[in-house]
Amino acid sequence: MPRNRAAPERPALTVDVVIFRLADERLETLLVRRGFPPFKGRWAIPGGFVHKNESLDAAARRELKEETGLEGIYLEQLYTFGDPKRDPRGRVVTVAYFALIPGTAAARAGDDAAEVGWYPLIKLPEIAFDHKNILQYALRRLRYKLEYSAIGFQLLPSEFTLAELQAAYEIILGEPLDKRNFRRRILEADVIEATGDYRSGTVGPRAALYRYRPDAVAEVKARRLFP
Amino acid sequence: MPRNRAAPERPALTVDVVIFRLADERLETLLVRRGFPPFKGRWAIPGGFVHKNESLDAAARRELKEETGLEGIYLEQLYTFGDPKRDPRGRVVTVAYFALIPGTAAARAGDDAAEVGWYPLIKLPEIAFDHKNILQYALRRLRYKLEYSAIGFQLLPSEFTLAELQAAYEIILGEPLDKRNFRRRILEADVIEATGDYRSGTVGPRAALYRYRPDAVAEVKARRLFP
DNA sequence: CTATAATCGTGTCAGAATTACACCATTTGG
DNA sequence: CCAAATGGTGTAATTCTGACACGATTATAG
Repeated sequence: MPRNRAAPERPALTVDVVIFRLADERLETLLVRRGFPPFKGRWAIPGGFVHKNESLDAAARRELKEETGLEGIYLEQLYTFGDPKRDPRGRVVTVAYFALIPGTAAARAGDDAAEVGWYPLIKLPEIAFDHKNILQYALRRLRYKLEYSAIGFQLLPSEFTLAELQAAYEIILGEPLDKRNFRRRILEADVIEATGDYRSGTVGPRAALYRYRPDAVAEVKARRLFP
Repeated sequence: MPRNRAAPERPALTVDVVIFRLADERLETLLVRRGFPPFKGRWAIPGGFVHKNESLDAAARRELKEETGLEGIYLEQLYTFGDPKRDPRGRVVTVAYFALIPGTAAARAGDDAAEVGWYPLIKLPEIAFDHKNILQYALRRLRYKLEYSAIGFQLLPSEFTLAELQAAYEIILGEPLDKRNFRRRILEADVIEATGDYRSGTVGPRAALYRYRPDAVAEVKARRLFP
């Protein structure tokens, strides 16, 4: 808290929300095409100014809803980027968040005229500002958290099969996992429970459906899921 | 990045730096006594406004130097607190950092008239603003990082004995560690190396001195030191 | 000078956790 | 009804973790 009496700089303050989803066997993120300079035509992480009397979390949640129409989504603060030169128009400090949206939630492509699109992280278009840094940072954090907490479920619909869950982990981590070991660990971690229903795949036996047990989060945080 | 054209709110932006040290077998933090309302007389985390053309990291480093006279200190961004009501005078968003200063560095008590003091985290005085939250958050992060990375060395002088290192870990984690297991793990992690010198303690055999291998940090981050 | 008390440094073993690995049963579609 | 894809299951070898004790060294007090 300031003790000096110098006039404070009052930078513009934005939140940027890195929104992840799983689609087409890839991890994708939502980007917005800029219609004005600077970086006209390049793609940016969706975000906007923090309003008066609005907390940072609330601003991020509002942005997320504006872009996707979704509420009740997993959202966490990532990092704050404040390099004086990161926006050529002047000082803009941004608090970056990342959000995970369940695969099924057909996030609509934004409710305003702006051009928006989902891009796989492995094949990003030309990115504006320092947003490539932010995306990389978000991906690192996602992978990291995936190993230690139950965050992976947030990218799946409320009911899913173990094969789907494993596929989600493999996509995000970028490496194959052993089926039997995966199942053992996930089940021993006690973070999911069978719904009792089954899903008929295209071919082969029916797969048991599971759901996430939200009350289990706290317990898991301490112990690595995938060492 | 903002797409809407609404006038941005421009909150005051500060950095607050939670500064930790080890002293008297305790983990201590540097606090500043407030001389003016609000929270006059209560203790706050040292911090101040971010200057024009100054990055957030640079601002934190500057604050750290102003308070302690120290440079080249371990410093990392912690979290950004932006609740609209966190400062009764108006909107102040603060980017919190935490710093670890080596035990020997006799941080001077600040270079201006303000009253500053080191307080053990287990016995804090009356705290201003939401700074108690920030301190708790910083402690949680410190403990967490201690288990996964080689951060603990930052609280010791450049050369130290294994007993001193173990004591540091025990103080921060708040629990005793087994001597032989501790030594095995630390040495196998390959993050420290013997200097070849020895220190004569008050009594007993001479203890080998070790130094931290800064190039080892990257390797360690992946693997838990103390599971 | 000697006795005492504190500290340094070291190894093993049991139990737990992790990894690697293969096959049969079921279901759908041709 | 046959083929092809997928679901589900167990074990053995290895590695990791945690518990545990004592002899050698040095400073200090008497």
